[in-house]
Amino acid sequence: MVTLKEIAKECNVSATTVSNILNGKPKVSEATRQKVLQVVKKRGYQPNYVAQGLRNQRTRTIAVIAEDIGLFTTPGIIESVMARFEAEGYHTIVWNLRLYARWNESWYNNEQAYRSILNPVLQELRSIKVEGVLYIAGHARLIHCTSQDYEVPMVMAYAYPDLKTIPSVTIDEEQSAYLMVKYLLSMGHTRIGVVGGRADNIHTQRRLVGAQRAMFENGVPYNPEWVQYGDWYRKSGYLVTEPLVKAGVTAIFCMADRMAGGVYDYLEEKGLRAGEDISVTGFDNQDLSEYFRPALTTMNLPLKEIGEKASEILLGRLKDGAPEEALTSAVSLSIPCTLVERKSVKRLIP
Amino acid sequence: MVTLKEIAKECNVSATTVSNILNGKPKVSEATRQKVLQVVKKRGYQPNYVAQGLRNQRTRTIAVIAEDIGLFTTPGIIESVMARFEAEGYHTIVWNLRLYARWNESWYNNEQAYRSILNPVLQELRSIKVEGVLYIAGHARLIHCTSQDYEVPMVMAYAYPDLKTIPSVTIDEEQSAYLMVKYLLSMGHTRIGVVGGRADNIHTQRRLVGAQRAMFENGVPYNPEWVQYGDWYRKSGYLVTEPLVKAGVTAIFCMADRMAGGVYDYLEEKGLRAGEDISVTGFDNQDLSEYFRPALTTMNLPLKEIGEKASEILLGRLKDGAPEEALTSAVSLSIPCTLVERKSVKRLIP
DNA sequence: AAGGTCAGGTTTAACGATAAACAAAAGCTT
DNA sequence: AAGCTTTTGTTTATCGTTAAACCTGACCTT
Repeated sequence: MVTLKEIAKECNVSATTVSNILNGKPKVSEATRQKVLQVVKKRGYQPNYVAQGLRNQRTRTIAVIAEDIGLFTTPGIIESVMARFEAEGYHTIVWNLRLYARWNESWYNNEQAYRSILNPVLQELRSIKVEGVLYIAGHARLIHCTSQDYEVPMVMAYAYPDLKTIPSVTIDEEQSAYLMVKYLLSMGHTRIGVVGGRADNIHTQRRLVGAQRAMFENGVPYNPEWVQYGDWYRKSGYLVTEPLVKAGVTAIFCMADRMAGGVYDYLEEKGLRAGEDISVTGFDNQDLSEYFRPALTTMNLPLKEIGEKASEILLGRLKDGAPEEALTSAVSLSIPCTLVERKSVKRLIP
Repeated sequence: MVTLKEIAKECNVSATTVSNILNGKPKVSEATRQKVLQVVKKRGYQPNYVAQGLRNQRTRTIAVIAEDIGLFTTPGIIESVMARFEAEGYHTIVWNLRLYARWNESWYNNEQAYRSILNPVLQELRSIKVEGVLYIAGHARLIHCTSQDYEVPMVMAYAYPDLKTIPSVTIDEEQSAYLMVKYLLSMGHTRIGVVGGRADNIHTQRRLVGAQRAMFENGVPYNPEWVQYGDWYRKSGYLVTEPLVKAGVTAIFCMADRMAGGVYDYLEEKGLRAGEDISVTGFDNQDLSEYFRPALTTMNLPLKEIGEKASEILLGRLKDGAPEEALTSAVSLSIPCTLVERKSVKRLIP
């Protein structure tokens, strides 16, 4: 591999001069510049970023830590993060914790097990000398990670870290659920069932608050018996639909598209028509929701926007201004989802 | 950030000694070792990989170039590649070409446009000093990329590069289609329609060969009128179903799950029942295929295996043996897909 | 006792690029 | 023409780590 020194030798100038030319420094005659650039081109010289990184103490590399790259939310966020950082001249290292694939539950709410996965990664990243870290969580939960854990700016996407120490960008759960229930009300539904995730889950709780607010604002009574809890997977939607149907709801708001799939399963089994006898809505706008019959009305997750906002915040902290303040104050953003209206909700009023 | 030198100073030994201890070199007394390790731990020393990389001329980093990380095939492959290389102590840099998001068609079959995207990336990677490159294509097509383009071992996944120069791992298109049609035949279908991608596409062509072989072997006539071409998207499946139904096929083999979605759309519109009046099969086993009603029988892409095999080959070339031979001979593997039987094919014979 | 071996280190130079300090010659001023 | 500035460079030191060469004293051998 050709080095600066070799180029310099071939041109009969010093390495510094070649370096100056390539970095656009002044104090070089046009003649020398031309000659050097020509040789650089001829020899196909490429600067060695490893050496540059060592000398300049800048790697222009950030790390994306993904809890699980296989989750449907992750690639969308990664994509927009990478696009943003590439545009700014940064490289991206992706680290996949494979959290969900690995243990599924044992690390969940088990701080110690979780740290035993995360800490070695943070150590590695310290060694790699990345300049910033963008953490992409899979599900929302409190992550007890402080900026002191890491000597470098960190931002979290799709997670609820300890709010006082790390900036984060998430969806506005409450507002999103509010919008969805408001939509159902506008279609004339007043007996609205809810299929949430686990009862102790932050997503579930916040969305429930939003749903209640919509009902309250519209003078529709909130009935706790119309709320059922699943585990985000299809099967749980199936298992939980019966009591809702028996209670006589006219619409079911599911907090995940997959669970809506389970609701459809139950309805089909009982000879009921989704979107006709019982209206159903989902949450996530996964690709598969378009293939439901009837196509599922759902909330679209602003994954691209989350990635962009999180990148923006991280980029802001990467500029070498006020690192003290930057590391002690945390911005937290939440972005509302948008309703994707399809065919699974019947209009009851004109 | 604490350096080797500082540790050495605190221990009253030379930096070399600390380095030797950390790298398990002999010639160190146990007493010194203990003391140094203790200080290393106390100060939380982490080696600087950038400096190590420069000194050792090894970065232990590979690059994954993804044509588009948003394609459903990509994350699965990336995931297994990263797992494999992490286990071997390598870091992974992911590069997203955003090919499909960017131009959609203009680069396709346009070598020059394509190179204008790829070349700068290869240049960057040269500068980063990655030790190997794993290229993940989105669709299969000939990629005129030779190993001379890059001074480092390269392997392609899910693509058909110029076979003589770069090793690749893909799916066995022909065998997969063969298996699917054989399955349809075993269910008693003899009038089998095919919905392919574009006629000039390699996927389409190879799968068609496999389908024909299955029919031929079973003495079922192959009827060119029963073959229609789409563009892999749902809508095209919808548009292309009518002639097949009119020609009286009893089953339709779609070369993509999404196009099968379009076939379902057409059948529903005409009051025909998929899996009952007309059997339908897909290809890809995307998540959404499980949510079809009836659930879609399809071929599962061995994404994990592709990633693993490709990693294996790349890893083999990374070992410093016979680089000459390694760079001139190319291994190409193809892995058959597996049938995922669901509910969309009716059994016509007992 | 002279020479050799070995454990347990230290010193030096190098990886490739670049910032900082320094230098030589040309041009300008008065 | 002496002194100053400007242009156009060069030399040196450095980033953090490690291979290679070198060093020192203890112990062994004959």
